[in-house]
Amino acid sequence: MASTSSERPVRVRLVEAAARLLSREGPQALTARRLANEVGASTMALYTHFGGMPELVRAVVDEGFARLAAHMAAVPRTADPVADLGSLALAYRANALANPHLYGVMLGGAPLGRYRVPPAELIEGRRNDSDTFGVLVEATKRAMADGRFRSGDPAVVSAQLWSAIHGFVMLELAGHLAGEPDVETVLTPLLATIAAGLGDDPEATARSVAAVRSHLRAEAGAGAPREAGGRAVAVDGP
Amino acid sequence: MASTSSERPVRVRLVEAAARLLSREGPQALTARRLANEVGASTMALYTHFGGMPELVRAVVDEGFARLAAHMAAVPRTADPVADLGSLALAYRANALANPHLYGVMLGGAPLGRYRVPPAELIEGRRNDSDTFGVLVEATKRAMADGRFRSGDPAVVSAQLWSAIHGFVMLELAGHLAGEPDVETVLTPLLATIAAGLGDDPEATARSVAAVRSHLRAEAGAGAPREAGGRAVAVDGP
DNA sequence: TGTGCGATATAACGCTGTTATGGCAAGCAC
DNA sequence: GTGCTTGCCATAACAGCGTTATATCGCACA
Repeated sequence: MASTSSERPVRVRLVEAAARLLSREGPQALTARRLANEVGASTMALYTHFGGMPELVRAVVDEGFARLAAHMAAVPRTADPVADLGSLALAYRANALANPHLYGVMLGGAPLGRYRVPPAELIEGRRNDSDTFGVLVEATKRAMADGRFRSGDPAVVSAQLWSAIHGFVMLELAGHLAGEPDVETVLTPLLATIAAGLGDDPEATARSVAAVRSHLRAEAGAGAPREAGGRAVAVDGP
Repeated sequence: MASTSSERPVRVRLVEAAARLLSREGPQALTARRLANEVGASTMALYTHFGGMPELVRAVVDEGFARLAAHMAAVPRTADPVADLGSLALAYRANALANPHLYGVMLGGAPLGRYRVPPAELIEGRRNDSDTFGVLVEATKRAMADGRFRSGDPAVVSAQLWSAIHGFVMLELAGHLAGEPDVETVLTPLLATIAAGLGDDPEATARSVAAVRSHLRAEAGAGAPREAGGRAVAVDGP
């Protein structure tokens, strides 16, 4: 009661507690009674402020999309659009690894409790803010304008890139790549393969991928990757 | 009791009912009481035969992997290994679309109820039978032996291909590609891009992709895709 | 003809999301 | 200041969930 008391409104404290529980203990910890205890209130608070568990999950997912978009928008744009695409892929992965449960609900189509976010709302949430997908499209456009990629529909090419990145991250999260290799043996070669297939000069691709790899190693060396560069998507609170 | 009575043992009837419920009504329909009603028994049957809900889910997942492997092993091997890889991708997708909930549990890392299959068991299940991933590796080896793909570690290249296919399917299932294009505008171009990036001659790639597309259209024209060619992964019963 | 043992039905426990009820405190009309 | 309305919250309840303890049934075997 008093331990968690602060001036922040109950509504945002509920969302924060939900994100924290989801991040630290997984979906099964996200119960109405647990949530109420966490913010020092009764379960009724959940229903007066949100209407029910589904709406609270929706709020957490929206928060997750906003943070993912912010994290990807924070990736610097260099003179090398192909390297930028690689950096975006790594940012995408870092977010997923920082909060796998939320990622599963946002982009993996996973239900949370007995509630599953409808696809239409997922897409709408994804298009808000600076739009995760839009950043990919923009970098793809630059790669085409620079003559790195063959001309084509940037949205279609971005969808291909997104499929590849997303698939790698999902397999990695599900553990299907364990024992077998990791980012440097699957993801970056995959990006190189796709870049080459899209028309990029092999030597230019090699330079871009090397740049991405050096960024990755620099971040990994600087500390825990999920902490470096801005908190990722986890809503862990201070 | 009499309506579902047959000589089949209760154990397999429980697994079948679970797969049917999961396929037709989704995860929230998969409850112990519902399952018991479905086979005309009490909930105790579940515990005497399986020990609990998690073990039953495990049995359904094993069944799903077996059917997926059988479905992919049924893809014919032609003289064109790149086209074969495309056909495998389409078979993979057809299975996922035929039973999206089961696919999410098997390969999407989605929890079922309050139970989530441990990654280690997923991988073990995947390696059984003819091993879904092994079929991919085998086709990749042939593509390398035929000079279509540059030489390299087939397992690593297969992991890249799997990531791409899996990512497309997950995004498609989650609805993130809706409005935007479909198999023919994202998946087959993605496979063509990767083949080209792996060293395949562009014209050879075009021929292989055209062959895959014609197969796809032939199947789509022959009837519902999920019915053509052997029941897919759904355990729908007669 | 017992006899033992596995499978099952019944009922309960603690948990879940949800809601009906009642009280409490703040804001506003007069 | 008094009375009323309105919104927020605590309490307690309800149906449903997975699970389990107990008792009963039925069948194989000595």
